Order: sequence, then C-alpha cells, then structure tokens
Amino acid sequence: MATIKDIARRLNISVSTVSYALNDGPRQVTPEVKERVRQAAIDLGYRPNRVARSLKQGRSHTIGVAAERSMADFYMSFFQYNALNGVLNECEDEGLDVLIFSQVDMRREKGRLDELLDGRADGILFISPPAGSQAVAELRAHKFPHVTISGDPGTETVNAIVDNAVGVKMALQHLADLGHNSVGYIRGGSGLADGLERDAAMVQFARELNLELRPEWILPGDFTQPGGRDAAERLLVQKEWPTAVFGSNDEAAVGFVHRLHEDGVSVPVDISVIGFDDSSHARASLPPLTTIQQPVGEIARSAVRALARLIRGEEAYSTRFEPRLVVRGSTSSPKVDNHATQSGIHAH
Amino acid sequence: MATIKDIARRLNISVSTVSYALNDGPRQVTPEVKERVRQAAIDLGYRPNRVARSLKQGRSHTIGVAAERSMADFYMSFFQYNALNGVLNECEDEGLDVLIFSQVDMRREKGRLDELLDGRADGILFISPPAGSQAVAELRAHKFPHVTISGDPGTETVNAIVDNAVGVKMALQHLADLGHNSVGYIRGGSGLADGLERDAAMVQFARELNLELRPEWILPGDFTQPGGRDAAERLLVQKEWPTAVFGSNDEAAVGFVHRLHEDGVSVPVDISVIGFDDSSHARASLPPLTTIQQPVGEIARSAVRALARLIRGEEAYSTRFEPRLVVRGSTSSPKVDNHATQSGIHAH
DNA sequence: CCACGGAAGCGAAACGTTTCACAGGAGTCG
DNA sequence: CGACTCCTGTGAAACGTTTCGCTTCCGTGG
Repeated sequence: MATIKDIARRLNISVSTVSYALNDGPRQVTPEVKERVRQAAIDLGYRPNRVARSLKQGRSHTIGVAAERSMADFYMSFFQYNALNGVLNECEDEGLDVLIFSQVDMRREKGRLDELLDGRADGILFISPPAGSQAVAELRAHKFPHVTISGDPGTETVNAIVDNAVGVKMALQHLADLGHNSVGYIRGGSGLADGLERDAAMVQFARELNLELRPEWILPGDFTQPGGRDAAERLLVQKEWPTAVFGSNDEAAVGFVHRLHEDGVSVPVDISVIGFDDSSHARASLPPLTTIQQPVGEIARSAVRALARLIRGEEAYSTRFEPRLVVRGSTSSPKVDNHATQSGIHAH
Repeated sequence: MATIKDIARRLNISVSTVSYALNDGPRQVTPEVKERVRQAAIDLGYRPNRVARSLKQGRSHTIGVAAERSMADFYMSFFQYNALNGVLNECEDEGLDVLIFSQVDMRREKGRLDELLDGRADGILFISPPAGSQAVAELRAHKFPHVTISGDPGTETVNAIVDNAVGVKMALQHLADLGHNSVGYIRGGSGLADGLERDAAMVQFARELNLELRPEWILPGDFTQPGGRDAAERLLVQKEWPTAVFGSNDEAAVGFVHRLHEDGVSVPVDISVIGFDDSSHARASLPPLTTIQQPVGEIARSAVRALARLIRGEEAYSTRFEPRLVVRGSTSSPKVDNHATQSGIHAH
C-alpha cells in the first residue's frame, strides 16, 4: 500500500509538501506541484491511512454506538433497530463513522470502559441503556462526550427521548373519547426508562381520566410478543375484563392480540387494544394496531447532532419529542355492557 | 489521558519494559516489575490506545460492514437486520469489532474504496450487495479480504447464501402436496442475488411439479410490503386466479395478504399464500404465514468466520445453507373448483 | 543596492504503541 | 578463571500522518 512517503520519494519532494498538497493543507503549495502530487497519488493508488491520521490528530471522526446486548433478540428490537438506522443516516450527513460496541455490557458494575475510551471513538451514543447504567455513569464521570437515546432522564447526561407521559395520556384520552371507562395495562420492560415512565404515567392518567384500572388488570410485560401473550393468558382467566387494554409497546400489544385471537376473543369487537411505538408490526398485524407513534428516526438524529456538538466542545441539551396518535383498527367503542365478562365472550 | 510513557517515567523504567509487562509481551519481565507496572497503570487510569496499536501492528481487529443504502427502509430490512445481528454476535466471539460503512454505495461505478481500505478495517463484509457490485469487484481485484452475505454466487468472492432453489422447490412441493395445481408468484427485488435465484427457480420448479404458472400470474415485486400490495391489485383485476401464490419474501407476501383482505378475499380459504424468510412478520401477521425459513443468523456467523480466516491468510469457501419449510396458517388445500375466479369470491 | 516580507519548500518532531538489536549482569560449566 | 548462555532491561526505530520552525529565494519598496 502506497504511502505519502512513496509519493515524496518518487517526486523528489518532501513528505510535508505532499501532505500540504493532498489536504490543501495549512500551507500553500504551487498549483503545479499540487497537480504533480495529485497525479502521483493516483498512479500509485495512494489511499490515506486514517489510522495514522487519527493517531496524529487525536480524533477519529467516529462515534461508538453501544446497544443493549439484547439487541440480538429480534422481538425487542424494533426500537433499537430504527434508532440505529436514524443514527446511521445522521452520521452520514455529519461525516461520522459508526463503530458498534456490541460486547459492552452497560449494566456491568465495573464497565470495561477500555473499549469505549481507547481512542477509536470521539464520543459514545447509548441506545436504551438500562436505568442507572454504570457505563453511562462512568463516562459522565470522565467527562467523555456521550449521549443517550431513551436513557435515564434523571441524570445530567444529554438524552433524547419521547415524551412518554404525553403519549400515554393521548392513548388513554383516545380510549375515553371512544367511550371506554375501564382499561388494562401491559407493563413495559423493567429497567428501561421508557418502560418506567409509561408505567408511572399509566397509573396517573388512568385516574385523571376516570378510567378504572384494577390492580389485577396491570399485567406484567417486557416489551416482547411472548410477554404480551403471557399477559393475555393472565387476563383470560379473569372474570371481569376492562373494555380496553393499553400495551406499553406494540410488540406486547401484538402478542396480546394474537393470544386473545386464539381463544376466540376478537379485537376490537370484544376488547380494544392500543400500543406504543408504531413499529412495523403495528401496521402489519391484523387488525392493524392503533398506537402512539414516536419519531424514532428523528430522536436518533437529534442525539447524533447533540453528540457531534459535545465532541466539538459545544453545549448540548436533552430533548423530549412529541408522540402522535395513529388510529387504526384495533380500537373502537366498547360494547354496550359496561364490563366485558369472560363468560360473555369466551366459551371455554 | 495517561500513556505508557507516563508509567515508564513514574517508575523510572523504559517504555519497552512497560509494554512487555502490560502485554505479557514477547519478552519476559520479572514478576515484581510486572506487578509495579500493573499497579501504576491502575493508579494513572491508563488505557491502551488502540489507534496507536493498530498503526504499529497494521491490524485493527475490526471488520467493516457495508450494507445497502436502503437499510434505512425498514420494510426491506428484516434480512439485513438479522444478518447484522448475526454478524455482531459472531464478532463478539471472534474478538472483532464492527465498523459500519453506511455511506458506501455498492453500486457506484467508481466506488470510493478509500473508505474501505483506509486501514481501519482488516476486512469487509457485504450484506446483500447488488449483483455485479463494483465495490465488491474492486476489493476482489485488490485481493483485500472480503466476504458477501447473499451476494452474487457467480464470482470468486466467498459468499454465504441460502440455497434458494431448494427453498423454492420446498414451497412448491408443499403446495403440490396440498393439492394445488396452479400457482402465482410475486417477484423478488431485482438486482439482488436472492431475488434473481428465486425468480429463476420458480419458473423451473413450477414446470417440474406441474403447477400452472401463467405469465400474468408472475407479478412484479421488490421484497417490500407495498410491493406485495401492488401485486395483489394486479391480481384482483384478473378474471382467473391461481389457487395459491408464492411470495418471494415474507414482506411481499404479507402486503399481498393484507391487500386481499381489504377486498374480502380470505387467506387461506380463498387462496393460499406462502412466503420466504420466516421474518418476524410471518409469525406476527394474521393468519400467520407459512414460509421458507432461512437461517440468517447462521449464515451471518459463517460469513464472519470465513472473513476471519481470510484475514488470517487462510483459505475460505462459499457455503450454501439449507432452508426449512415452516407450515403455519396461510396455506391449505384449495377449494374444490379448480381455479378460483374473481367473480366467485370477490363481489365488487 | 539593501533590507524586508512573503511564498514555497524542507527537515524533524510528535502522536502512542510494538519490537528489534544490544548491553549488563548473573549463573553455569569446563 | 575464562567463556558461554540465559535473563532483564534499555534505547531506538518504526508505523503513516500532521504541523511547527527554518531556510531559501524572489520580488518590492525605500
């Protein structure tokens, strides 16, 4: 592989001149020399070595992305995947490259920060770090540029996240508008900021909007389809049902709907279901899922922009993003009888 | 940030000794010195600079992943996403890091190989490069370690890909076994190896299995749900229908099913549908889709292993992976009348 | 005609490692 | 006791850049 030295040698010229010529460097070189250098570079198939450049400049023009290890699990990852997409798109615009740290365990007490701080990345972007992530905390302590997507809002780390409270309120308002006055809930992933916020908002706004939310209708969940199925099974054995259920994300809601379907419970006729995210599954399932859309791509892009600012030494701030209600086919007005009862719709 | 030099200075010792101590280097150091170095490293918060190490060693222990620009489009990307997951998992085991080249346009005549060959990656892995990709060809010419997932099988580049012909045959055999004797087809993404191979296999095996495949039943498609919807619309206006349709991937099949559903055509009662991939949408849609599963994760892992071999200078070979039929709810025996007709099932 | 300033190029240092060639010193063996 | 080897450790070069401080040269203005 040809180096800058080879060009210099061939042209009987100093390496510094070659460097200046190739970079339109901090120094001037005569157009004629510049041209000869350019030509020689092409002739020799020269390609600048970015490793050497990084070493010298102390910057890599690369950001590290740390995503949950569970990214390996497809079910959980619509959000992460879309976030990653948004990150890639924005990085392209910002001229940054992306190094994926798949082996970083963000939870781990003594995070192996070596990986993150070894000079290959100018900053780190975390996608959905668990609340109280040690890795994030250590980076904060090191004052190393970093940013979170859907991270813990209770810290000083710059964070881009949807306004979960508003989203939950929108969902419940939609149900109330349709005439529902009772609601169940499939909980979110524990330890994730989005899950915690939605869980809290659910309790608060159900009360504010006068929607009955019995404790036994708060079903465990983990943001996955199987989790949604489990939730359905918990509900199926109950005697009295809410007329609507809010799934803390679309995956859970879809799993829930499918499991009900297997027992002959029809959505939205027998029970309304609403999700959160507007994942591709929301559109693709039958009935298509009414849901709260969050602008994942935009969130991700904004996070990258913030990180780029931090790397340049500029200020950056956390941002909340507005969700949007997307009405599809899984919600409708409740049946006339107030509470759907198991016996009424589900002959076992 | 502390360097090896700082440790040396503090201990009044040479940098080489420090290096040997920290790496259990090619040279021995007395346990006592080694221990003092270790301690000093901790005290100073030393972290090895991998950029410098890469420069010196000429290896980065990083592979570059180049994925289609269209990775930004979620619909098209189940395959890419899962492939990426597999790649990440295997890289973790191999101790490799992953640099994503999102800006590489693989089609581009004069690929900007600079990005790929600038020393940051020891090898490149392409996910679904377009057939005849210039970027791949140039890497081949440079003899730079590289591997493709679902790439063009007609080249010398090491390629990991599902056996599409076998998959298509399985799908058609399944339909034949159910009693179908006519079939339609939604074509695959043009320019992608998987699409081209499935298109070809479809024609061949439909004939071999005596399944009628009229030219007007070969519907254009592009591996996306909207493409599948378009295909459905093309079929809806036709007078005579096949009793089953094979979608070249699940996305297309799901879009197809949904569009039919909107016009009151029921799957599998009125028409059977089978897909390819076993994407998450196959499981999540209603009815759940019968499909040909390809072991994407395994394919990806094998590609990484092959690339690792090439980087080490060892031999590596292309591999075909066996698909598997997954029977779900979207296929059944055809109705008694041989050809479904539009008027029979679809009152407009 | 001389001094000065700017332009163009050169040499060398530096970034943080790894690793080679070599130097002392201790131990071993004849 | 001298020669040999083995063991630790040192200094320096090298990886491929970027960039600082110098030198040289030319044109210009006083």
